[in-house]
Amino acid sequence: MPTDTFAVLAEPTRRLILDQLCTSDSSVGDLVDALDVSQPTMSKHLKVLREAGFVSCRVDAQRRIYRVEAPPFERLDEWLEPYRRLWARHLDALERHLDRQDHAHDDSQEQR
Amino acid sequence: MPTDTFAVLAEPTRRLILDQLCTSDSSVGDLVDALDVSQPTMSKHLKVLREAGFVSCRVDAQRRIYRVEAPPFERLDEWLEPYRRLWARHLDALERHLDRQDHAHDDSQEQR
DNA sequence: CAGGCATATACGTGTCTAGGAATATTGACG
DNA sequence: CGTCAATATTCCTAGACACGTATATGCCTG
Repeated sequence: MPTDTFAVLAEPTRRLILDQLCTSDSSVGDLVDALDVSQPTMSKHLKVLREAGFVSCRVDAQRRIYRVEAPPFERLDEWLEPYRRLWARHLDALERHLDRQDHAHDDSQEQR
Repeated sequence: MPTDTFAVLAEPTRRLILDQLCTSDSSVGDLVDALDVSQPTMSKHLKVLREAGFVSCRVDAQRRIYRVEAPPFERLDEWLEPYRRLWARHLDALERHLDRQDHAHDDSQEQR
């Protein structure tokens, strides 16, 4: 995982850009219109996203059509992996909690 | 998803802290020893992580034992969801690529 | 090839933040 | 209550970065 993957995503505008591109490939102008961002700012964000591999672009006459790319997201997914055991812990705790409630319920309804 | 979740993770040291806490709950001093970070810096990072919900701490005499918490990671996992269709696209493209290779192979071996 | 559109880059500026040094807080314990 | 240990907080500074304005590049069309 490149160290700056998260730094790239830390920018709210860049997340909006990715969100938008997730819907459909777009030119720079499209993105400028869709999100309320100046054109130079947009180009700069796109450059950052491009260099981090989040997007690629193809040339269409004077326009550049940007498109979101999978690999950085896959790396993020992998990074998340060791933390998924926390889910399990979470669920275990929930289960134990519900168990306790069940037992309490037993106590109130049945003799032991 | 709080807007600063990614900003919190953008700091390499904080990711190391989470990595360490993923292994075992630790006191501030343990973390200072494990990662090579000054105590004040460690406390500051832990505060950021705490306020973002990534860790919690319990008091043990003069020490605070920190522990990693699931919810922010779960939110991250959910955020990733819309991008998972990119995996599929990826695999589709790979399939088509292999298909083309197969067809090329067919061409060279069979008459159509 | 001139002029215009789409995009990229350069530069200056204000803001945010990580880290170091010093200090404050809190709890344990004689 | 004084002292020590563990942690938190404050203040300061240096670096990074997002944005706006201005300008450059590249490509199309008459």
